[in-house]
Amino acid sequence: MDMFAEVKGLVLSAIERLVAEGRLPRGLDLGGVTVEPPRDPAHGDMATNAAMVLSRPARKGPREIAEALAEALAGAPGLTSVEVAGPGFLNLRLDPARWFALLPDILARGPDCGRSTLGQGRRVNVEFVSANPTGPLHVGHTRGAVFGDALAGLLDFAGYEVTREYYINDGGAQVDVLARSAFERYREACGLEPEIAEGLYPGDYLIPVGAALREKYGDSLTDLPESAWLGEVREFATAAMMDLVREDLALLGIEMDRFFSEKSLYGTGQIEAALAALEAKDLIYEGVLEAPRGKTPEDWEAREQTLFRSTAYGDDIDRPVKKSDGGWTYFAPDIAYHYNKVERGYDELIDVLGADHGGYVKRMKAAVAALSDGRVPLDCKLCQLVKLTRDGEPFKMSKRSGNFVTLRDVLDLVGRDVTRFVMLTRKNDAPLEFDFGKVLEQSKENPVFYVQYAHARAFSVLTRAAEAGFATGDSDLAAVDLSPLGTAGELRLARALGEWPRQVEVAASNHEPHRIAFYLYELASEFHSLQHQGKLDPDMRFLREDAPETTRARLALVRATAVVISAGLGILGVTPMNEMR
RNA sequence: GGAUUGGUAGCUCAGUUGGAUAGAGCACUUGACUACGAAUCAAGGGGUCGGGGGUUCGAAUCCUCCCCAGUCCGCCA
Repeated sequence: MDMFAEVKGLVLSAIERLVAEGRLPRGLDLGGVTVEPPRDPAHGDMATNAAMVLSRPARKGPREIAEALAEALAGAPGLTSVEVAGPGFLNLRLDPARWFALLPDILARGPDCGRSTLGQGRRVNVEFVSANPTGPLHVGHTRGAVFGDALAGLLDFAGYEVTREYYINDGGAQVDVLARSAFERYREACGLEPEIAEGLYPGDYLIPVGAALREKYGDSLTDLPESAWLGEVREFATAAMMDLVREDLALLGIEMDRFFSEKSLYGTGQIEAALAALEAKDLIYEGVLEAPRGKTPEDWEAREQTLFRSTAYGDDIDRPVKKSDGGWTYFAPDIAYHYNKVERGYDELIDVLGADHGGYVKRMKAAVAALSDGRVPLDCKLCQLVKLTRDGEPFKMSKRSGNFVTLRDVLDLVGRDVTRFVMLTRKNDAPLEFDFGKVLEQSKENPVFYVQYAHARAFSVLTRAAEAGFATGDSDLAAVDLSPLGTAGELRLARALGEWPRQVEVAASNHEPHRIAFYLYELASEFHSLQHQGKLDPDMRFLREDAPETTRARLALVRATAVVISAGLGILGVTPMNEMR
């Protein structure tokens, strides 16, 4: 039950009445009409911009329309006051009972409260992580992983049908490097001296791969030329790395619905088919690119290449799909992969990428637009860098990998829930500072703690209530008489709860899971505030033995708060805590 | 040189797709507990929303030009 949607319905029908009475022209576009909480709570529960939006098309002054609307809305169920304000806002006040009436619904729906039908079952593919299968995941991947998984969870919650997908880059030169690196570890396992040349992967994580290779092949590969073992070792090592990646993801609580292999696109005609589809639209041609201005590579020479006409879709230059040796550039299989996703019938595609892929967005959007005839939108979410610090000082650690901080390092230090929540307390396109000291701090400054603490406090209240003999089951509380509720603090908290469905929809439609984290912080703040009032005034305490009706009503409010916090954390993939330690 | 993401209080950051007097935490100044955990709450000071121009009833938000920072820039993916 979304109170804002409900009141918006009242506003729209009031507008229709004015149209029917001839006081507003027909055929108005009502798309811009919003009903939102006003910035300043003193302005009331909700405000609508309807009069201002309609002013121009209706050719009437906004105040004039507002007056008429106020008249039409007067006496609508649940509205206690309608006032014209400022340039033409309508400030609306609701009967407080309307806000409290949301509680039984929240309690009845439990973890599903706030679920939306916004997506209407549209199919969305969220591709994220997609790290090269050449080693364990590091911090940068971790942010993308958490973001992608939370976004997927959010979209699912908002009524989309979501696929979580990982694109395995197992078709390029980097997996050959992996194979050579693993081969040195294999030689090491055979008692030979490994030669980890410049450019190979030096990390310890390949040592067990080398040992496993020896177990499988004995010493038989040591004297063979590279051409004899490269393919098999590559396959073996890639599989081992993907096992590692899956384990890392599992530690974060992430389960992919599908792993898609780049290699599977080669030799199966899929790349050719994708490019043929583009060629049929006259978007592929042989041409010569100009050297980039201002920064011409020294070995630059103009050459004819096979190019994709991405400029037709807003890119700055056309992009090569073939290398000079005739092989595909990485862009070609990427086109084929996205073609595959389009062909699988998704209504929307989302790519979660690292900031270093920023330059790649336009051409990929161009390709998807071309391949789907503009039917399938592609949203590329770039996750900026994570800056690791400890108590403000730069943090460096490299026990497993050789030169980077791994996902496991982070999880070992702070745990899954903290990692996930903190990574979501910043919007994806802003850099994130991750301070190992601060994220574990038990204080208000740390949003993870603050939100978890609110949940734990609510849980504690309910536990004590149960000990005192109150029925605290959700169905018991859903049936409670809520009329004792009505203090300013209770109303504020109930309003905050009433905003939950709206927050879900705004976050989902913007692909911004961080909004959920910020909302939870605000909700927690209202709850902490209310709880504290009980310290100052015994009458305000949740548990009042002298007033069981009031207590029961307040318990419903407390429980509803815990339910919403829990639902929100669920979207973010964070486990709510019942007690802090 | 170009692309891209940022620039909001001393610091770290939000800002409901263009709304009213721009918000929160930290820090600073005050005040409130002998436990429904004060691990918290309440109050106060603090701003040219990087800068200039434009669009309109109205701009932190949209357009344009500058300044600063991160990321990237044909045969790596």
